[in-house]
Formats: sequence, C-alpha cells, structure tokens
Amino acid sequence: MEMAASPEEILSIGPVEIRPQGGLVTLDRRTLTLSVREFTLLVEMARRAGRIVSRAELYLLVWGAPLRSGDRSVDVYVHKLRVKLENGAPGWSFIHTHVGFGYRFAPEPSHSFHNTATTR
Amino acid sequence: MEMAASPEEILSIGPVEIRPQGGLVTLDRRTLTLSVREFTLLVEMARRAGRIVSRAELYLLVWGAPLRSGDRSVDVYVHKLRVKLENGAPGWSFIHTHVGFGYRFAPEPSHSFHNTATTR
DNA sequence: CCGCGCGTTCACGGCTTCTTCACAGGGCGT
DNA sequence: ACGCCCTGTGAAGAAGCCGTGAACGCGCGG
Repeated sequence: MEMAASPEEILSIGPVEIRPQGGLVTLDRRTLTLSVREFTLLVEMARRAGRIVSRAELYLLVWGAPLRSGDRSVDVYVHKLRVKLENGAPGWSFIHTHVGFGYRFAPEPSHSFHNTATTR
Repeated sequence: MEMAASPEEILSIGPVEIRPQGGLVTLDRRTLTLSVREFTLLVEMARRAGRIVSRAELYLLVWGAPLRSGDRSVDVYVHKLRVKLENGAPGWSFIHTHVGFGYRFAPEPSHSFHNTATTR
C-alpha cells in the first residue's frame, strides 16, 4: 500500500498544502505544526478529500489495525486537527462530520450562502 | 486531483447523484446530508428506479428484517426523504406513491398543479 | 528528578437519529 | 352517509452518536 516512487507528492486543497513526504503542512503559506498522528490522519483524509471516510477506514489507515468498538481515538484526533486547522485559518471549515458514516475532508468557507442542510 | 483507484458505483438519476459506497448524495451538484436510514432507503429505491417497490421489500432491504404489520417506518422515512429531496431541488418530485402497492422512485419535473401529494 | 509533548482512554453532556403514536384526509365499498 | 383501509405528517421518548475537557502513562531532554 506504500508507493515511494513519487518525486514529491503535494496535496493542495483550499488554503492547505501538504507534503506527505516532508511532513510539512502550510495553511495560507504559514507552516502548521502537527504531531505524527495528527499529520498522518490529515494526509489520509486529504488524499480522500471530498469523500466520506469511515472511522474504521481511517483507523486502519492511520493506526494500522482494525478499529475496536468503543475506541474514540479517531474522534479525538479529528478534534485536535480541527482546532489547529480552524485556528490557523479562521473562516474555514475543513473536516465535516457525517453522522453514522464518518468524516469528510473538504475545506469550505465557514458559512456563506443560504443554508439548507449541510453538516449537522 | 487525488485519486485512489476505486471503481465506484454511481447512481445518477435526474438531478440526483448517489455514491452508495461513499455515503454521499448530491442534488444539482450540492451535497445533501442524509441519515443512515434515509441514505440506505434512497439507495435501494434508486437502484430500482422506475419500478414500484412494496413496503415489505423496502423494509427487508433497508431494515434487514421482515415488515411487521402496523409498522409505519417505511412511510415515515419516505416522508423524510421527500422533504429533503424536494427541499433541495424545488420543482422536482422524486418518490411516487402507488396506493396499495408501494413506492416508486422516479425524479420528474413536478407539474405545477395544486393537487394533493399523491400521484396516480 | 522535573517538566513537557504525545498518545490513549474516560466521562459528561448535548445533539441526532430512530421508533412509535396519534390524528387527519382521501378513496372505496356497503 | 358511514366505516374502514391506506397514507401523510407532526410529535414525543428512547437510544445512539459525537464534541470536548481532562486524567494517566510514557519517553525524552534538561
């Protein structure tokens, strides 16, 4: 599941720029400091931007083991990520919760138009 | 930009686009948020678009158990779905009632009449 | 030894979602 | 007209899901 051949993969989504190889994240050009877990989680979510990813899949991707029922690690790290991201780029929301499904990474301006049902 | 190889099933019917594995629904390009039940029901109906599906069959498909007499769950969730769908795409009707038989999923421009909610 | 960052796990509370009721209107047969 | 079956729809209670602060342990550098 690892492909090391990439010269330099760069994920650029909204104000976020991620260099998976380099361990670097910048938000609006300013570098953001993340722990290893936070970083890995962000990378895996960013690679699947726009899609809903279940906790089980995220856990498998980041922790490398199947999610045990009752484990809230993913939630906790999503929270830590949200804090750092939204803190570094006010006015944006990055990780959207889909109750019962999982999380979806998609940087969007916090609130713009007429709301009709987005994230609950 | 990000692509993880995955032959994803996509149901595209009228203004509705459904990714059964992704848990995502878009209406006229805008993402629609549904609960798990709502989503599963929509998927099963969309897979049988144009055909009448009985409550018993829908219940079996979505709830995974035979429908007990008197149970109105299917009706309730059809209603919830209708509200969200028609709310997200005014001018369309999606789920048609066939009294005594069941429901039929088929997005159609709603004829601007002021009749009651049932189609025949 | 002490402080600190990191990762894990708990616990509390708020908010969603699901299920079930209850009532209302329409259609149909008697 | 009346009763009955069918469906639409709002609401209430229960159950489940998630956000979040905090405690605990560990390893590391000072």
